[in-house]
Formats: sequence, structure tokens, C-alpha cells
Amino acid sequence: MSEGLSLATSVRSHLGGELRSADVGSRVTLGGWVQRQRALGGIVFLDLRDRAGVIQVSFDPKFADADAIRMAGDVGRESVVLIEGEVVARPEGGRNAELATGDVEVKAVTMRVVGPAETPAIPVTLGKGESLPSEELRLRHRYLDLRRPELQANIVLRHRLMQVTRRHLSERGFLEIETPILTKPTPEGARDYLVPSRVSAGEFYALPQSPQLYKQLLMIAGFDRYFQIARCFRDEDLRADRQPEFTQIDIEASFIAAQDIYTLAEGLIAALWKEAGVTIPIPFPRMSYADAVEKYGTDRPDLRYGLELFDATEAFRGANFGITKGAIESGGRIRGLRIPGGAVLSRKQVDDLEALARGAGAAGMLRLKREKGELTGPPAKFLSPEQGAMLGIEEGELCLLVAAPDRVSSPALDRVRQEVAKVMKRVPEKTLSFLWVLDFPLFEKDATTGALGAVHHPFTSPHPDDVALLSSAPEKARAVAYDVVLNGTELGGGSIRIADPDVQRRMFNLLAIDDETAQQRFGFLLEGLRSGAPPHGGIALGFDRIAMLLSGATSLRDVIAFPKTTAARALFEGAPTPVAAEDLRDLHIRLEDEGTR
RNA sequence: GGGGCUGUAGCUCAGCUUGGUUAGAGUGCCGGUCUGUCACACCGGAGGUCGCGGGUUCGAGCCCCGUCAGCCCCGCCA
Repeated sequence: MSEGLSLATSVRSHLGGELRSADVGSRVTLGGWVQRQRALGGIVFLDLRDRAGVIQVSFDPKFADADAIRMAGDVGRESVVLIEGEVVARPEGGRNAELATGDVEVKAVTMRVVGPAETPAIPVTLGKGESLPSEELRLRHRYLDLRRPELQANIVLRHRLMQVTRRHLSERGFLEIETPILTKPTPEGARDYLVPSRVSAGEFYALPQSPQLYKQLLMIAGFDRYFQIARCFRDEDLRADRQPEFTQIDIEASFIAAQDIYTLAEGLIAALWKEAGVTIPIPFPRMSYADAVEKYGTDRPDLRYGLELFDATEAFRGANFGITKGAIESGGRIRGLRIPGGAVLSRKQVDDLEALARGAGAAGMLRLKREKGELTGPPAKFLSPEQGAMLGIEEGELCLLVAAPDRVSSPALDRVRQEVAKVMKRVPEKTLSFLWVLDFPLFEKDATTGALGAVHHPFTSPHPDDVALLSSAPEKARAVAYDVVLNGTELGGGSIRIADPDVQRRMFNLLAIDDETAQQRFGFLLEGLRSGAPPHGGIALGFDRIAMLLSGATSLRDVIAFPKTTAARALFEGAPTPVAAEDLRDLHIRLEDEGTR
């Protein structure tokens, strides 16, 4: 973890974790935490930990004063001590190859306990028979948890990724500009975190879900290139990869097209991965949204393994098989995947796959396989030999099919495909498969009401080839919107925005937002657009997620210094918390059921 | 909003299937021995609201109901 800096001060001369053979002979004053003691009677060893690592300190009666030896034996773990002594080479056979400092040790002369510690509530260093404490306790005693080298390394990497981001973008003319944290509630999208206003009774600010409108206004203002490492807030239910407050690398630029954003984001992503020691090839491959959903059933496909979906509708056309016949007649298709070597999967394994498909909304899954040249499985007897051949199932292959409308079969087959890759061990762990998914639809239809909603957001520019569709078939119109995906995980996304106030007005009309509502919600942006807006667009990358991937962590909580739990609680400081009645009064807020609290 | 898993010593866990004497282990902690250890070793000791509340039972860590907390998933996340 050594960063090769001198962190010497008037209190300490070196970082113990940085000492090496070259330092032998130096007089040093170290400060750090007592990680472990080994008292052998006359002689005492302390493992002293600081930001750079661990160094062994020996207290030998021939060098150290008696007070120091006594204190070294008595001091509690995790206490902070200052030690004066000399760096010496360890005796032959006494070196510790597992320690970066293991060729040397510090022979102590004096010691002071400057920060005595009570017995830690959770172990910082795991000893014999100990495993990592529960996450609940780790979060409750976060200052102890953060002392662990693993978390320190994650936080240090996060810092370096931030600096790379700033340098990379600054060097390309991007200006880091802060936008408000107290902002205006937005009815669409995620739930807002609201902040009551004291001076304006009954009115509320919202914490930003993203700086979207502000960054567009900065383009209208002529700053041309903006970025921010922006904190965003969304009051939705959480997951391992979702925190209520999170950090985005937010980027916007003027006089650009989508192509420019791809190049820019690829350069930044390559720089971030390089900082973590990984060279990645750019540019990334690109795929249309329509292709992604057709071939993989998802808008963020994992391309590390094949297992493309295929359309088997033609093979089943005319077959007197109730399930497929019904699906085809009601406008659906028969889609599925062929799994090389999958014929060996057990009945139970395939049942489990079907359960996943059902969990994702499918009524069931059809199975066929070819063994010893013969096609078997429930649908087989309904197919003529010619129809069976159309399925293209090779020897040893298992074929799984879902007969349904695409909106059902796509998510079901996506789940099945991912699980098959896992079960068949087809996922190459080390491969990094970056991908641009382009040309998202502009709108999505609400399944129950049929109303149009924005897929990305209402300021996303329609695809230039599809402008005519806005009047005829808006649900078929594509947007100039793009996501960048790594191994099936969305790293970020963005779009080219609408710069023309007339187009923006049409968008609102299609979204059933009338002029008055639009003015009320987005007036400041609309006025801005009418005052001369350059063509502009941008992207936002999930910074925590990138830090998580690059540090090898499996939870965002391991790359955030003070994260929240899945109930959005902060266990360490204890937020949220009730507040005094007079504070609520000042904010013009009265709680329901106050008497029962 | 829904589903699943977990909660026993400071920490990590066993005990719960099939209710029954004094709830165990490792580690940590406390005391002692030990001059080259490095997950030191050895000897001794203390340490429990079995998450919380209610119920069933002669009897509950164990069975039932509720509740709180943590984690994972679905919905949700423009």
C-alpha cells in the first residue's frame, strides 16, 4: 500500500510500514497502532501498524529502558503508541517473508502510549480461529473496520480513481463545477429525499437524483465541457449494489455527437482501469438495443460466453402442439437457446432453470435434446423430421424454449442464459467484456395504462432518422441514448439532449405533460432552451460500482467509507433519528400518531 | 409492498431435527511462567437478558404468534 511519500512530521520520522533494508541504521520515531504483542518474558515484540503496513518492534533489555519493556507488555491492542528506536536487520533465520518489512525490525529504546485503547469491540486483525465479524458490527464500529488493510486499500484505490478522473477530464478541457444539493423535487423517476424549508412554510427542497438539469444549463451557459464527481440521492429500496446516496462521474459537453461521448468515455474508462493495473482495449464493441434484446434478452448482455438466443417460431409453425400453437396465434414467438453439451444436465438442474424462467414471468419452458442422433423431449413428437432439423440442435445439445410474447420470453431467457453459463462453467472470470448498447427506444408503454413514459429521461433527443415516427408511431422511435456495459453490469449511460425548444415541447406533449405542468416542473430548463442552446449531451458513470469492480469487492459497502444498510440506516452515527418537537415546529411539520410514539 | 436466510459469551460459531440436570468450543479478555517470537507456547481464571415481547407446556435457547435488527432476492431504481 506504500505510496512512496514522506509523511514525516514533527511527531514521527517515518512510516513503519515503509521501512526496508535500505533504512538499516536509521534512528526512527514511529507512530501507529499496536496490532499484536508477543511477550516472551525478557523480550517483547510488538507489531506496529500504520497506513503503509506493519513493522515488528522488538523490546530487548539490552537496548530498551525498563519502563518501555513493561509498557510494551501491558499496552492494549489497537492502542496508539510512539516508539523511538533504530532500524536493524533481522537476524539470519529470523526474517518474515510474509511481511513487506520482514527483513528488518525496529529495536525500540523508548515508548509512549499516546492513545490508549479499550479492548476493541470487533477484531481488526483476525487471529487463530477468527473470521470476519458480521457486517452489522463492522458498520457499527466502522472506525475499527476501516483499520483493516483490505478496506484501507479499497479507500486508497477509490481516492486514486477520483484523482485520475479529475486529471483525465481536466486535461481535456472539462471544468469541474458544483451544482446544488438542495434542489427542486422531480415527480418522475425515483422517489426524492425531501428537505423541509424553515423559511417557506409547507415547502420542500429535494436532494438531487442526478445533476441532470443543472448540467444542461451549464451547456446553455456556454461552459462547453463540464464534469463533476457528483453525489446523487434516490429514496428507493436497496441492494448489494445500490446505496441511497451514491457517486457518479457526471459529464456533459457541447457541440458533440454520440460518437464523441463514446470516445471520451472509453478513454476515461481505460484510464481508470489502467490505474488499477489493467490495460483494456478500446474502442468498445457496439450493439443496438434491438439486437441486444433479440440475441440476449436484455439491454445489458454479458458477452463473455456465447449462448445467443434464437427464434424457433418457424420450426413450430403448423405443429399441432397446444403450447406453441397458442403462443404463435396470440402474436408471440418461440425463442430459446441451444446449449452445447447441455444434454448431460440432470432433470433437477433443468427443473431449476425452468423455475428461474417462471420466476421471471414465463409460464414454463420447453426442453429438447439430441443424443445418439435422436431428438427427444416433450415437443419432439409434434414436429416433423424437417421441422426438427430446422431447430439446428446438434448432438449433445440441450435446447430450452419459451413460447410467449417477447416481453415475457426476453427476461426469462436472460435469467436462464446467465444461469446456464454459470452451471456449465462457461464464464471466463478474467475476461473483461465492455460494450456499448445504442439506440434505446425513446418511450416505453405502461403495461396497464398504455401511457408513454421516457425510457431515459424527457430531455433525450430522438434519433434523427426517427423524427417522423414521433407523429405516427412514437413507441417505435429510437433515442440517441447509450449505456456502457461490462460483463453484464451497467457502468453508466447517457444521451444526446434536445436542444430545440419545439422538439422539447413535442416530447412533453407525447408524455402527456401539458404546457403548464412542464413550465412548473422544468420551467428553468425550458427558458434556458429558448435562450440559445448548443447541441449537447453527456454520460454519467457509476463511480462506486467502478470502484467496487476494480477493488474486487462484492458490495458497494466495501468501497464507501461510511455506507448505509439495506434499510438505509447509518449504524455508526445512528441516522436517521427522531428530532425534538420544537425543531419540527420550526419546520412546520406535525407527525401523525405522535401520541402513540 | 412481497419472499428467503440469520440473531446463543467481546468476536466467530455449535446446540434447535426429537422440549428435560449446571448452555459448550475456538479466539479475545484477566492472572501467571517464559530472552528471538511473528496466528508465540504453556498453566490457571472470569465471562451468557440464548435479539425483544407474548403464548403453548409440569418444564422453552429449542415449538407457536408477533416484533426489532442485519443480509440476499422480486417489485421499485426517469
